[in-house]
Amino acid sequence: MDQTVIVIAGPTGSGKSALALAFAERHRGTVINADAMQTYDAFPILTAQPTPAERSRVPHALYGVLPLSETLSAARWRALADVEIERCLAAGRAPILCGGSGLYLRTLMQGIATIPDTPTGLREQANAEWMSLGAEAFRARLAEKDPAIVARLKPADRQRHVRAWEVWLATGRPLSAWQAGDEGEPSRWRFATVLLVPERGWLRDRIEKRFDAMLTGGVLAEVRSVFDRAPDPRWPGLKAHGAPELFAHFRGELSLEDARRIGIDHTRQYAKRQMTWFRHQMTPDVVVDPTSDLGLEQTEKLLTKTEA
RNA sequence: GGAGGGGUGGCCGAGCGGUCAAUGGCAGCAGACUGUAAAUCUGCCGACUUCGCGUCUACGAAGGUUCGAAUCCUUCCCCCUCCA
Repeated sequence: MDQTVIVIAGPTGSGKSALALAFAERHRGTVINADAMQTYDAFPILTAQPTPAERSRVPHALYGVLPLSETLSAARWRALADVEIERCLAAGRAPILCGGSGLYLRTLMQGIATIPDTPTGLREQANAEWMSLGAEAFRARLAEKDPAIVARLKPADRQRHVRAWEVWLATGRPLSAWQAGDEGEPSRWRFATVLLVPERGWLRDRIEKRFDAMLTGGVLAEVRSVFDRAPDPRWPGLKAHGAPELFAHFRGELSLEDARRIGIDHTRQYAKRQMTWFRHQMTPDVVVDPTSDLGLEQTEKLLTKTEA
């Protein structure tokens, strides 16, 4: 039985979903989401999740399955993805991972240090302390417990300092100690990775057009309904590009044109960060330039090569 | 016509005689990345450059004061508010 998992990665708007869908149709596949924001349920349009029409063509998994109030993580996603891949293979379908969250993909393929879950509320507390103590004092306090991690972190990196402190509090063991020598469990599956690397100008144009299409396709109502529920601003799922800007617009702080402009800019900046990640942190089996072609042929060639 | 306020690097916006090529933010470029990752963070960001605390051009325009001005004075050109 073949257990190769196809992975389609690339920056937002590069055409991952289209490739995954086309490939899945031809190979009896299931598309499994590998994008953090797309696994939340609040913004199907804003996060460019596959449409109902697309989902009806081929099975899709892990899209919009998590309530906005929850917090996803690399390890948690890996567990979810493992289950889906398993289920997919058991059903005789080809698992096709599709997404742009590089850390998640790497965690699935190569593993991550095994660290116990931390109680909810700890992070919130640590964040509050970072604010009240100030970066300097917070960092000094962490240095007493975990000097190794402090030496690695940039002084202003709130998020990583908070995580390190949270782990120390929850486990009584330094994060650096948990990480040392533990790369985690490598995956039991074999992966065939396809990386979409589009030309900048082309991508920029697509991102802008996609945002405009969302605007006329109902995002305003979608985001507004979430806005009206006054969600906790700390929920990670609220960070979906466009949501903070549109929220600001609903509050009367930004014109719609400005919200659009800024949302597009942020999406483009994110695409750049993704490209940097993939370029330096991942070695794909095949690189596809989606500017000229969907990449279907190269992906199929890759699969036959992997199976041989 | 009269009274004020203002014109600063791609944009916004500090500076108000020297330590200013000029705080800061945005945008841009490059980069980092082991559990919030559509996150978080770092560097560069006038031109030239052997990339050096080097040279040049710069704070609406033109003059002037001064050892020295983005910062003071004069005139001019724009913009905004208010009174007519």
